[in-house]
Amino acid sequence: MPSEKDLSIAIAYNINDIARLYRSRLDQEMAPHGLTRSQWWLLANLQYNNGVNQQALAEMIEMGKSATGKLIDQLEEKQWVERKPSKTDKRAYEIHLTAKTAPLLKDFDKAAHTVIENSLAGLPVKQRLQFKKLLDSIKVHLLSMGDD
Amino acid sequence: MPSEKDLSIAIAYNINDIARLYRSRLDQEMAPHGLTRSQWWLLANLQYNNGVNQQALAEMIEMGKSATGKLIDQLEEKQWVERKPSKTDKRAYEIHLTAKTAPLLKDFDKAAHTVIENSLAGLPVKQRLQFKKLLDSIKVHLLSMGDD
DNA sequence: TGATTATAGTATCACTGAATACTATAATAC
DNA sequence: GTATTATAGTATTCAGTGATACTATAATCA
Repeated sequence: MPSEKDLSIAIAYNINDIARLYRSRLDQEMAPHGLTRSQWWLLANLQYNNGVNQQALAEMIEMGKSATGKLIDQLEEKQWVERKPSKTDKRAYEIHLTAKTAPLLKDFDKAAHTVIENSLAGLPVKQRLQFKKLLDSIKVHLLSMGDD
Repeated sequence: MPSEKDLSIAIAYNINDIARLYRSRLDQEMAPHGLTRSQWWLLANLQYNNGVNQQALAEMIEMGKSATGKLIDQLEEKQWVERKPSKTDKRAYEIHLTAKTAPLLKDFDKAAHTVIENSLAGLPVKQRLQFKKLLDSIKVHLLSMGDD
């Protein structure tokens, strides 16, 4: 970490570090399941959007189509997801979680909650709401600066 | 983005998004210079620690030694950095920025400042300090949860 | 309807970065 | 001082990802 010149720069460095540490802690928690980060990230996102097609899933997890397709190949091989042909579009597949995946996702949710809750360590709800509002605003500003 | 169950989870997602957006906006700003993200990140870090060896640099930018070595190969080819044999350790090189790199780093600093400042959009200093304190605390908690 | 353009997914290629093993040098222990 | 262990950097191999081109199907438009 560079010696920080400036308050706002320090804030951005911190946000970057925190995001990295969240990922790294979740990696550690999920390691026993033998999942890579991309794999658990796909499953965690699919959890809230079960049945979407590969394209939509690729956008959610911010990966290219072909990388997403290969990720799904791997997950399907381990029977964590299933491709079902779309009934309305012969080109497309719906990606579904399998029953086998439920305990794994339960663990993921638990681990995520633990890591995040520990990181916020007793911060009162009122301040969490304030914090969330500030983060929302930062995100909106960043989104308005570009197209992706 | 999954539909968020929980305030703390939403906060973590937001932090992750913001970090990604910072990277992405800086990518856009630096694109005209023909630098990859790894390259500008190495240079930006080296700026504050000019002359460190490859090992130390690798830790700073959180990459493996060999990947860092290759990155330095590329940057040396373009004459943005220079390897100088260490006078005290025949195994090691000191990595130095070249004079040619100064304008590029000036641009980087300017771009980073612009992106970050826009994202904070007129947030008063008092609240910035509060915000920074909260981020520091989150980071400390996360660091205390593991070893990396 | 037929022709054109857009979209879902796959195949192929090149590049990045991690892991490992290796060489040379340094630091430590005896 | 010699033997052992640790460290700096490189070479090699491999998995993951993006870019591109391709096929099949869908949507749009004349």
